[in-house]
Amino acid sequence: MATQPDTRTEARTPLSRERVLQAAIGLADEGGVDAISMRKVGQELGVEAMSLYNHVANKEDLLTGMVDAIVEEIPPFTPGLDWKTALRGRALAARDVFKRHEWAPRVIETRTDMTPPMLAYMDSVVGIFIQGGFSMDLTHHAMHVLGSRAFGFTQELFKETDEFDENDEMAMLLMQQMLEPYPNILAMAMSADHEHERMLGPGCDDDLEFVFGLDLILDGLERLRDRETEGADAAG
Amino acid sequence: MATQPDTRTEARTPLSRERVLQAAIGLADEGGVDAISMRKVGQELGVEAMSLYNHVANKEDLLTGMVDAIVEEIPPFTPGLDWKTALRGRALAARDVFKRHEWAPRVIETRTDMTPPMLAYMDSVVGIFIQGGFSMDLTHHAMHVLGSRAFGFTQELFKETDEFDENDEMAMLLMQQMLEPYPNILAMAMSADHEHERMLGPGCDDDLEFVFGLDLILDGLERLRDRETEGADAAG
DNA sequence: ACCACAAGTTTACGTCGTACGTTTACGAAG
DNA sequence: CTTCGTAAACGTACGACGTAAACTTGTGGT
Repeated sequence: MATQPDTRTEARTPLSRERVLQAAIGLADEGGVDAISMRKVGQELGVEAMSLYNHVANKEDLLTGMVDAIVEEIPPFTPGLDWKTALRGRALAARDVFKRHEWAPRVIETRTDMTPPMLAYMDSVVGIFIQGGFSMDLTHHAMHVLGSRAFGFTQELFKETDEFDENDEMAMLLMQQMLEPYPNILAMAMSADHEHERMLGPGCDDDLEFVFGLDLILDGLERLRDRETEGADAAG
Repeated sequence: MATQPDTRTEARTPLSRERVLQAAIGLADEGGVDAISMRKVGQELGVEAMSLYNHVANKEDLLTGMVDAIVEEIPPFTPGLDWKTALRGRALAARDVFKRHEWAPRVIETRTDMTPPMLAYMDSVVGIFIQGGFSMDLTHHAMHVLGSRAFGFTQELFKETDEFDENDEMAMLLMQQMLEPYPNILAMAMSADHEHERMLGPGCDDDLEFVFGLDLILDGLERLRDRETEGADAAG
């Protein structure tokens, strides 16, 4: 069969790094990180796997490009607020983005080098501290304590642990039995927090824990900053 | 060639789950997480890959078994101390273990379910809070803020970022150039913390940041606990 | 009309996890 | 001593993966 004009013209939506990245992100969004393989991404674009290598150096580069694209989704920093609400806003904005791409945290953690979009975002966060009167030293520590929280996520060690249906008596019993050797965890698991459950629907627990931790850390940092400036000679 | 007595008797150090796990851990300790493949572990034991399946269900099970073995290395909890030093001690003991197995954090983060050793360790940590007068609710939050810190590690977003040789002028210049578009990060990077460098050798920075964060969080939690008990009616 | 070049394809290699069938070694029963 | 059941290790095989290298094809410049 000869190549027909139809085939020739309709197949021409030329590949591009952008298109490759977006296809991969789409795949990951629905299928998780394991859904990304060169062959699958190619398939998604109606193209053989090897063609992708015209636009990404290798799979690592693909992954890095993906998180870069995500980070660039974070809305730009709007100055003028006091440091604490600025930082809080920035973290929550980032969180919003990362919630749309649940695979991203796990991928970020495997990157080894900083990329310009990452650096740009971090620079804006560091800037908030400095602007807020924090010393360089304390700012440095602050970035470390915040860790991934500055990017809006925390890696939950075990996702399923504290999710259970309180109305399913069978499940409750099973859980109680399973946790019997661990009395403290059992006690904690049994005391659902009905106060907060009321104001946040199910599945929003993550958000609550996130801001709880974020505020705890920000308050602690604020106190350290104030202590630092009040006795300006004592170091360490 | 007939099977000779030599071959028969000398080849008999029978496999076992323990031996498989230890071999895999050994491999991971020196070669990182990518060094673990069924074939390589088999090779390490002088055995074909498939033989391992007599002792582990699959690779996931192998990985889970490996982190279980690590967690069981954490020394048991010794009661009798006040909650804060108890918790601090527990986290640092865990940290000690995980520093001997740098691959472990990354593997833990990919586990989906709790295992008995994990639960046992967590139970001991939860117990410290409860014993220390924390409410169930606050204990629950506390476990979330601590996150992986309760296990003695934090996932550094980018390992290399703030490591550079201050005496290598060439490297310094290059870094300055690279960070030029990010003035805040540059400023932070340039202000090495000579106070602390003095009392902790190079490479110990991680430890310093870890305890800084840990203490910040513990202090914050303590304040919340005291506020909770002082006005015992106000919730939320 | 030609040709260089970019973009996509094809083929191929080595590695991975693991399903499945076979062989071997050993302890107990005859 | 033979026989045989059983568990453990072996060997082969399959499909999926990342990617190197060679090949084809459609397009724009001369």
